Formats: sequence, structure tokens, C-alpha cells
Amino acid sequence: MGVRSDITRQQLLDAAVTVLSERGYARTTTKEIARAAGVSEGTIYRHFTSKQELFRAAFTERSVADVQAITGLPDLAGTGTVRGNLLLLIRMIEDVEANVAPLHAAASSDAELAAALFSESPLADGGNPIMTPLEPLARYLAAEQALGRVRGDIDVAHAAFALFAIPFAGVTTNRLARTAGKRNGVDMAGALEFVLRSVVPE
Amino acid sequence: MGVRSDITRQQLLDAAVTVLSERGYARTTTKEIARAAGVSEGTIYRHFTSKQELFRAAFTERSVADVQAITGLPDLAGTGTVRGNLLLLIRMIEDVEANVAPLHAAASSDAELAAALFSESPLADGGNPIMTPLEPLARYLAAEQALGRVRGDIDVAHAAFALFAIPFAGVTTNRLARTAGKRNGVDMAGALEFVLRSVVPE
Amino acid sequence: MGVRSDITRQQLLDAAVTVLSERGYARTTTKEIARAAGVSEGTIYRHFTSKQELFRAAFTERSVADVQAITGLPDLAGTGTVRGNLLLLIRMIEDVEANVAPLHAAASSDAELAAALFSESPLADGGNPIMTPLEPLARYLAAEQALGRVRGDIDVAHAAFALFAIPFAGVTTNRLARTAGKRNGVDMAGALEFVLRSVVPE
Amino acid sequence: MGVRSDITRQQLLDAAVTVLSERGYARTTTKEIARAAGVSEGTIYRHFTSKQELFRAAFTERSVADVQAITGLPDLAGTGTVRGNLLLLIRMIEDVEANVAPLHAAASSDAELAAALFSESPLADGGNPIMTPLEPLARYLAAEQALGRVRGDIDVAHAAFALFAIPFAGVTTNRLARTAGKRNGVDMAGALEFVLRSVVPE
DNA sequence: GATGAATGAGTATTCATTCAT
DNA sequence: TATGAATGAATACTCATTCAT
Repeated sequence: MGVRSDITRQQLLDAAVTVLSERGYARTTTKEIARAAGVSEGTIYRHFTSKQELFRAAFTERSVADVQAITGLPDLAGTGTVRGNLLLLIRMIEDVEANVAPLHAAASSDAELAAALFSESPLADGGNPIMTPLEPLARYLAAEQALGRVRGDIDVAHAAFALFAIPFAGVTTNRLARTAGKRNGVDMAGALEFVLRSVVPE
Repeated sequence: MGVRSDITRQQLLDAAVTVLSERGYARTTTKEIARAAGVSEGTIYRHFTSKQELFRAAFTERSVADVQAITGLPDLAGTGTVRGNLLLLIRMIEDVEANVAPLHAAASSDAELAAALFSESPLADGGNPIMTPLEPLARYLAAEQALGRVRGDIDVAHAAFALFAIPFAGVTTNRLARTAGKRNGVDMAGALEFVLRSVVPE
Repeated sequence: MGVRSDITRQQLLDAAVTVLSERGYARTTTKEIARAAGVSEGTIYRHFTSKQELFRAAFTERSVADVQAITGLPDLAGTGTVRGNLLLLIRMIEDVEANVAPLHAAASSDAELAAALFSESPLADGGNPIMTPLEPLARYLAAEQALGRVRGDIDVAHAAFALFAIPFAGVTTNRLARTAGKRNGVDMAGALEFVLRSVVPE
Repeated sequence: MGVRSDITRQQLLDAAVTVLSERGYARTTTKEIARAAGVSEGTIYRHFTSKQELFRAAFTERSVADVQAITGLPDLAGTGTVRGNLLLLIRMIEDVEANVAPLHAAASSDAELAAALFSESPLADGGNPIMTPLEPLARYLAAEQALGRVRGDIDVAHAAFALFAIPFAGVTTNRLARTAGKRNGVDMAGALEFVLRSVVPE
């Protein structure tokens, strides 16, 4: 409860995310995390009951702010420009992913980890943050559609997924390319504009 | 190099992919693979020098067919319908991902694994199959554009990425949802149709 | 299943009992057991699923022969002499204890270990071998009493416990004395004769 | 050395004995002791230099009163009844055992622990309390024998051990039975009466 | 005196790999 | 070629002990 304890806890969360990003889940050991945090291995267990609990905490605490911003998206309907609001959302999705992508990746093939990660999630129905943007995005589009700021002839659910897929695929493939040593990223913004033209009138 | 040896080798590759899909990379052990293949653990090392080598072989041999089909896509320009050809491509991307997604996921945060996996790839410049469809897809769209079967006012690179992003994000998020125990998948086809409307004339 | 495997298994059981006797339960580590058996630590787990399972196997296999002999005691009624038969029993109790005393000692204060040890026991109702002699001993005395070879005015249950207590206390206290570096053991035989005088007529 | 310190010290000794009885030696941790005493782990080391030192103190201080009472037994010769005096002794042996049995059990197979526990004992020649009753008991019996209150034809050393063995075996086997989840205890009193009949005249 | 945070050596167990048969 | 037994380094986690406050 002391400030020292809090600092150590944050260092451990940082270290967990860092090592996970650098080494991947299979190579992320408690020893490595402790080394990166500059503490002893035993210290991990003063703050978290298990390695999985550490990851769950990192996952939750790192994504909760972004996720809450995302769920507030529909409230923006009618304000600013549709293009601007959507670009903002896309930026949020990128941020979430940048923080927790390796955890997502690991969880996608590890039911046990997935369960640990997504239990006690701040999201409704124990959801996982990756799917979360879809529904608020669709609701936002519907609200704008009602206001006439989004084309009336589109299915908002389909459009939402097409929009969501771009930053998602962009972040993921860029990450893989970077890890594999490639440098030539993908032009997310251009693709986004391409889809936006089908969304906003004119 | 007898036929029996070949059969065992194929069984091991099958088993590796199967167990990988079920357990995820971090939990896929040689013991489990051997059991799934119906051979002893020692046998793995008669066919592959290491566990990583086994995965590399599985990765390469399982994706090469699909990838070659994908690279042949531009040749289809002018045949069939654009929509049909694109749907075919999407199906291919789904197939590749279904086989090797956990390896992709693991490799995306593990430079060492990525290097091991993507070296000796049949793809140009040691590339990884995931990005591979992008360039043929763009070339296909350009070819169709020249034939007037794709709208002239679109940037084919941007459209290619928007199209590619849908099956990629669909497969990945569906996989994560399934692992996390959710059942409500995403409507890839609808989203795809939505984008296609911006691609094909009318 | 090979003969080599069987030899290793026996070496591990021997080593487990040896180290337990020398070091006590709290200091009996898998590393120490492996060293004493002349194998690697990993080998333990090819033969037993856990350390507790190893102890359970040692416990069961080491005490089953003696225990079966003890349960056969009532059949001796009417043969030989009562004194001779009882001395034989006492010797058996000593043997059992000599084999498994440290396990008994550890189990007496560790419910988890006790559960592990006494489950799947070859003894009726998952019993533990230490109490086992009591009932056959009482039945033997009753049988001899019916034959007039044991005094009619004694309660066989009480006599059985008084007889049983002597080797039990003798073995246990001698063991403690020896471990503590004392050499002067206790005269079990004399105490036994003292009690026997109240059991056999004259 | 204030009174507060003394209280803490006693709480720690109490806690040590309590946890020891509940968990057994191998599972008794300093954390658990501290929790039971309502103090922090660090506090243990203000009062005792090590965990073993704490146990040694508990062992010594908890058994010294009973043991001194026991050593005073010969003085009772001629007072009360022999049966009453012996029953009193038996009760004392039970009390000692109830406090320190798990330590005895652990020490019986751990020379290092035995050395630590029995050094600095208040008992003659660094003895351990368990054997201690034997000699006073024998001397008591001899004294009563001289007074004609104990049968003249018995060897007091043998009788002493036969008497001692009953509460010792009783406490130990009852403890094991209880730990293993059995409820049917042993009838110590009956067995004791049986032996007493050979000790007191008539 | 007391605390709670930190430590690091040690624990049971796993697992990719080797090797005798 | 295939096996299964053996290996030992590595892993997550525990715990007696130390130390700054």
C-alpha cells in the first residue's frame, strides 16, 4: 500500500508488457520479467498471485482507458465531422492494439490464457477489448445515419466491420512485418479513406 | 526415404498443425505432437532436427500451395467475374490463416521464431505468407481496372488492403472469440460485399 | 516395461525410503532422491506422476508383505506356543515400522500426505498399516482364549493394545534416540515378557 | 524486554505450536506462524534468530513444566493411591505429546533438527522429553515396591516401559488416525487398567 | 519494536533432446 | 527406422531471512 510498493507494481506491469512484446509469450518467463523490472523474481509474487494474474492486470489496466473512450463513441454523433470522429476511433484501436497485441495474439490460441485474461474484464459480459469497438462503431454509424451524415443505403454493421478491419489488420500485419525484420509498412490511412468514401455522402 | 518414412513425416506435419491449432504455440509440446501422430517422441528427431524445424516445415509446406494459388491471381483478370475471383481469394486467405494462424500469432512477437519460420520460405525475399496476397491482389485489381471491370477512380493499393483486411480481421477475431468461448462470429461476407460495391462498377 | 525400467523404478523406491530415513520428510527433495538413486531428476517423473505418488508407492509396496503376514495371525491360533506367536507378531510390527516409520511420522502431522499415502492402500477400508495389527491381534487372542491358551479373565482388546504398544513405542523411541545421537535403547523384550505374564496362564 | 515484547514472544510461541499441530512440521511456514500470532513476519526475527530457534524455544518452554512435574513423580511414592499417581503420569505424558508430537515426529528422522531441538534442553544430558518419563517412572515404581504398594515380583524397568508405552502409542496412533480422517480412537484407559492389574497387588 | 517490502536460494515439475537397444 | 528410457536445463512458484522506514 506504500508508494514504494505501487512503484514496484507499475514497474512489473511495464516489464511484463515490454518483455511480452520483445520475446513473445512462450519466451516470457518470470525471470525475464523480474530482470526487466529490476526486481527479484520473488517480488512478482508479492504483487500478483501468479504470472497469469500479472498478465491479466497488465491487460486490464492497459486497455481500460482506451476501451472506455471507444465505448463513448456514439455520443459523438452529430459533433465534429464523421470523418474526423472515425479517424479518432481508428487511432484508439491502434493504441489499444499497440499495448496489448501480444497478449491478444497469445490468447487467440490459448484458451486457458484467454479465460484468465478476459475474466474480471471491465468490459460488459467479460468481453475482450478487441471486439469491443465493433458495437459502439455500428451504433455511432446508425446515429449519424439518422442525422443524415452517413449514407442511408449502407448496412451499418457491415460498414463497421470494414472500417474496424483496417486498423486491426494494419496493426497486426505491421507488427508481424516489423518482427520479421521487414520495414515496409502498410498504408492504413489510404485504405481507410477508400472505405470512408463509401460511408460518407458525396 | 522410403514410403514408410514419408508417411511418418506427413503424419508428424499433420499432428504438428493439429496440436498447434488446439493448444496454441506456447503449449504445443513434442510429446503431444508425437502422441497425435501415433509415434514416439524420438521419432520426431529422425525426420526433423528440432521442434522449430518441424514447425518451419509445417508452415512452409502447408502454406505454399495456397500462396502459389494466390500469386497466380493476376492471371485471372478478365475471366469469370471480379466478384467471384475476389471471393475465391478471400477463401484462400482464410485457408492459409486457419492452418498457420497460431504460428503467425506467436511469430508476431517473437523475432527469433519469426526468423526461423520465414527463412527458407518459398516466397520471394523470405517473405511471410500473410502479407503475400496484398501485392498480387493489387496487381489483379490494376489488370481488371485496365479491362474496365473495376472502377477507374480507385487506388488499387488502397482497395487491395481494404479487401484483404476483412478476411484477415475476420479470421483473427473469430479465432479469438472462439478461444475465449464466445460463439457469435462476425459477418465477414456482408462486410466484404459492402467494400466490393466500391470496387466493382454500378 | 523393460527390465531396465523396472530396475530404475526399484532404485527410486529404495532411494526414496533411504533419503526419507536419513533426512526426514522436510528435507527429502526430488533432487536428493534422484542423486541417491543415481538417476536424473526428470527420471522420477517417468515412473511416478509426482513426489507424493512415489512415496505412496514406496509405502504400499514396502509394507504390504508384512501387513499381509500380520493379518494372517489369527490362523496361528492353537499352533506353536502363544508366547512364540506373539513374539513373531512383535517382530513383524518392528519390521513394518523399520520400513515406513518416517512416512508414518510425516503423515501423522500432514493430512494431505496422509490422504495420499493411505488412499489405494491394499488394506481394507483404506486403512493405514500402523493400526492394522490391532484387530488381528485381538482376534488371535480371542481364538486362543477359546482354546484355553490365553487367560479367560482378560479383555482381549485391552490386552492387544498393551501388547501392540510395546514394539510400537519401542521402535519409535529408539528411532528418536538414535537420531538424537543417543545409543542406549530400550529393553522391549523385557517389557513384553512382563505383559505376557498377564496374558498366558500360570 | 518490555512487557509488550514478552507478550509478542508468547504469542509467537503459541502460534508456532498451534500451526505446527495443524499443518505438521514440513508445512509450517514463518508466514503462517506470523499470521496466527497476528504480527508481521519480520517480527519473528526480533525475538528469535531463526525458525528453528523459535521451535527450539517452543519445544523447551512448552515441555519443561510437564517434564518437571514428571521428574518429581518419585516424590509421590506413598501418597494417594498407586493407580491414581500412575494415571496422573499418563495424563502428563499425553499433555507433553499433544504439544510437541509433530516436532518429535519430524526430529525422529532428521538428525539436524533433532540436534537443534535437543541442545540447550533443560533436561539432563541434553535429553529429549519423550524418554524422560521412563526413568522417574521406574524410580517411582521401585519406591512404591519398597513400600509394598507395588507387587514385589516385577521388574520395575520393564513395568515402567509397558506403562509408558500405552499413552505413547495411544497418543501417536490416535493422532495418525485423526490426521488420516479416521474417528475411531483407541481405548487407552482400558489397556492401562489391564497392565495396572499386573502392577498393583491383588 | 514493529512493519511490510524485497530478496534469492531452493522446490517440484516440464520438456526438448539424446541415446542404447 | 523406431522406440522408450533417460537427461538436465529451464520454469513457475515458495519461503526463511534481511532491511529500510
